[in-house]
Amino acid sequence: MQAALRLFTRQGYFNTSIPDIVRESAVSTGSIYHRFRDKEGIARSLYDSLVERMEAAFSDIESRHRSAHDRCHAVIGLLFRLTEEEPEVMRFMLFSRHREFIPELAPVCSSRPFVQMREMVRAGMAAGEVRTLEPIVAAAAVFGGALRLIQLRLDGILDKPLPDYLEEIWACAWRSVAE
Amino acid sequence: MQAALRLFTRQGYFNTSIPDIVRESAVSTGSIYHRFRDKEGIARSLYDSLVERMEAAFSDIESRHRSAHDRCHAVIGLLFRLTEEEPEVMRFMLFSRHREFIPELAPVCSSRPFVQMREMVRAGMAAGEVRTLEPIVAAAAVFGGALRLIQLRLDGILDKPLPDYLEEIWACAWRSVAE
DNA sequence: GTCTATATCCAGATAGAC
DNA sequence: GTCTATCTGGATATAGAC
Repeated sequence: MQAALRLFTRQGYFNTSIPDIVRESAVSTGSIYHRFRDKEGIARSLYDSLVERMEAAFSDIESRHRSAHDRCHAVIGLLFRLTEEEPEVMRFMLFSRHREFIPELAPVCSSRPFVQMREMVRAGMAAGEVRTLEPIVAAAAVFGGALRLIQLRLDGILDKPLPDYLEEIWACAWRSVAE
Repeated sequence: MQAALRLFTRQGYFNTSIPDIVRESAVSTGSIYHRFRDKEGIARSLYDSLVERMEAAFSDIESRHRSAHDRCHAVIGLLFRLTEEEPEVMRFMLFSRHREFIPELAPVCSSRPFVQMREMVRAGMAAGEVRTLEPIVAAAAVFGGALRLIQLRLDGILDKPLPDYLEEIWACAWRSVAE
């Protein structure tokens, strides 16, 4: 799976053949097909395990912070650090067109972790921390800039590591919705 | 090219075969290969023509508005309208992994239209309209939320047309960077 | 320039020994 | 469970008539 993640994010799912994965992982075709039903199954396993990991990380943040302000800040900080430490994970989660190779999947944006992010903002609105706005708009305003920076970083447009930009983008994000 | 755009954005480039395009366009294999060197050539033509179109539209906006405030607002309005009127165009431009099928391409984020968007913000900073920030961060703050909404809309998460959200997301975007 | 018919290749997937 | 050897389908791309 590690090898598959590397190849899928470096070259794309469709440019990666089973023989490629065999080479990169030093595991045989037969073993791969024994463990996973098919090529799509490898991608599905990866997706599921990474979504689960994100979910857990966000739940942890929810339990450690109470305010929307602190929670959203922590989420962005986490995403920024993760992008630096495990860019493949981030690339696969945020910027792969999963539905092109896992047809039965719902859009990523409706996966649990994204719902959790929107829910943090909505709770902040209910608590009077965040201005009254269409909730989805408020969430886009809070996280949109940070997600954009992540994409720019993964595309090689930013040369400094993301955490260097954290406080500046966070100040923008919060100003945009703060009461 | 129209047929290819439809298929590429509906099913993805790699899930679209030449026979698919033959069916959808009612043009023969031979003619397709006569006009385009290969399958990748179809995608390249599409990409080039759409980038050119965006460039022209943004240049027009630059000539019709002077302030960063008005220019950026107009850009987002245009992108929102375009997403409703020609979702395939938007999907192809913003959310295809072009580099997976056109290897020699630079990342979209460094294409002319994106540079124009960042330049509008930078100019606003020089003019004192926009707070002093890392320019790339300011651009991400201005456009990040809107781009996020476009993605949500294309993924079917938003049920109202984007222009309905324009003024609200714009207010957020501008608050985040306004002097 | 457009078409049909066809060649070639290599991917995904399987069989079956160990 | 892991491996090697192999099958099969279908995709890209070409040939060559009209």
